[in-house]
Amino acid sequence: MPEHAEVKITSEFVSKISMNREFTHMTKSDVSKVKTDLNTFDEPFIVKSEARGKEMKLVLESKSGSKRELMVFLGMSGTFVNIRKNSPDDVRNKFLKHGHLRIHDTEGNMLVFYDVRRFGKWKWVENGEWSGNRGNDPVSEHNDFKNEILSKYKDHKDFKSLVVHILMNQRWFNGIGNYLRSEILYRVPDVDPWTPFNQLSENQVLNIIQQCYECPVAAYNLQGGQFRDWKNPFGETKTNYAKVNEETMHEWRKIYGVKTSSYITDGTKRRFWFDPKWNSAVPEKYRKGKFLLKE
DNA sequence: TGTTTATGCCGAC
DNA sequence: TCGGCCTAAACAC
Repeated sequence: MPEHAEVKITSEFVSKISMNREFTHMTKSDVSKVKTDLNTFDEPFIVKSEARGKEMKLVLESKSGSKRELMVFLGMSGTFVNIRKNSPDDVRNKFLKHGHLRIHDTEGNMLVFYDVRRFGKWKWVENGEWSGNRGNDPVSEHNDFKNEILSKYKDHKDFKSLVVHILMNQRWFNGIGNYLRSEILYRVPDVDPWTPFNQLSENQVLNIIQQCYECPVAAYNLQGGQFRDWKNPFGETKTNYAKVNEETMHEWRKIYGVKTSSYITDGTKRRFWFDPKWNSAVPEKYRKGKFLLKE
């Protein structure tokens, strides 16, 4: 999915595009299997958004001050688009084909959750609540993120996992996904990715924690990953997000999907890209599936 | 034309 | 640990 940077960008897009608008109700596409009841308020409401790790939510507030929060998981391809009342039919149909959750405003425009692969989901949560099985945000809650890992990595059983695996565990690394994992580890050059995390020195752990901050921030500043499945929020409304400096992002991305990188298929069937200097460290069990060790 | 691949996550063995 | 959920772009032939 969209990882930390892309979720934050999407969430900020929703807040920005919703400013000075009032919404009346929500509907969903016929094809969506999400069963969440979409009743909101019997009066207009405003929409803002918040993000934490790979989760984002819509915060709805009615005119008389009632609040409800809808958590949105972007899945692999989810983003938001804005469809104007007067959009040409071809544009409108294109966005509605994969526009599965639609929030209608008083002017006939729609804020739409656009998700081609439909792995995305939404559900109501208690106000202020985030998923309990997910950790702190490595950027916006950096101190909590850092302190929790530092104080637990020597004893908690989860950290018996290899470095390359635990970075994908959202309980500890909320917001880190497949491309950030590769970019983070590349930037901590003395850590063998196949070391059990609890065997790292404290200094190595601190360096990983620091990169869990630096990499999402850098990606955010470059306006997100822009890989195949996910694009920045778009639609007909002109926003700053529509312009992307792909060249700069490409320069920043040193290892993920880069031709000179080695890769193996990890235990969760995801491709892990890494510096060829670690070729000899790859355990035998990962030399059986699809892999490529560059020189 | 057919096959592989993708930023995620869940649940069944 | 593994398959399943989905679509469409990119690749292989």
